[in-house]
Amino acid sequence: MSRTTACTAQEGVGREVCTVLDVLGRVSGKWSLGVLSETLHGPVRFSALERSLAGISRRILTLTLRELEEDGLLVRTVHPTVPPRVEYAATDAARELYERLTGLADWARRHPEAAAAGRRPGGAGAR
Amino acid sequence: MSRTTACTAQEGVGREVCTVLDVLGRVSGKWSLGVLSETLHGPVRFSALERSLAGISRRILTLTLRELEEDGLLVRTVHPTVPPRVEYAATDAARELYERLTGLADWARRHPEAAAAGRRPGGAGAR
DNA sequence: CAGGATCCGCCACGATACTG
DNA sequence: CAGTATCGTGGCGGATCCTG
Repeated sequence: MSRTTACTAQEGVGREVCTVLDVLGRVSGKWSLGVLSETLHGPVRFSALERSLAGISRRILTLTLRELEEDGLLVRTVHPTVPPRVEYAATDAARELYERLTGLADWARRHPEAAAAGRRPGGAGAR
Repeated sequence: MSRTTACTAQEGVGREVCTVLDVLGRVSGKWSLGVLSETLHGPVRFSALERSLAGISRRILTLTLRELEEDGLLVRTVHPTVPPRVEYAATDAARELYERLTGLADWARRHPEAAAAGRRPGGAGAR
């Protein structure tokens, strides 16, 4: 895993875009945000995450956790018991990042026009 | 193109995560942010974008522009002259979104530990 | 000049099986 | 329980050629 890290392309545009791209890369995994939201308020066990994030595979969950840990967004704690017990908790940095990300939801609420755009008639509303 | 739109997975997690995911999907294209940053301050021609975003292919630039337009982030203006002249400009919604996104850069500055994490010794700085 | 049409490679994600 | 190992796949991005 471990995204390309550091603006692999886009040398033409401003440095700020590059930084934003880098940050987005850290949470761009399909399940990264879900994992973060589940670990915001205290340690959560691997199996608990697997249950909350219905549909995720063990492999992807592991990779996602490793990436977030490597990025300093999660702390991994191993309790040397048997059976093993491993817990994951979001860091302060992760919580701040998460807050800013949810700010994007505010944007969506303030811009229904944009939010409604691009909806496929077949699969939008329900589900 | 046109991302899956509307949380295709992640029914388990909160609705807010879903909304954020949707918003991120709108700018997740490899060049979407670059295009936005170039069009923030007034109309820009297709060829101008192609020059600014060094390395982008015509096809991808077109697709990116179409997607952003469909999402209400860009306005496309065709001047019926010959040769044709097409200009793209960010909408107000896009500018607000862009501002919130650059807020993520602030986060990176406030968290050097996280920002520095995951750097591959071989391929970071230079290039 | 601003694209559309085609073909292709890569990589994130996924399914499944095995293990300390 | 909490992972690793292996294999397979869809879809985004890119290269290249053609056109109103």
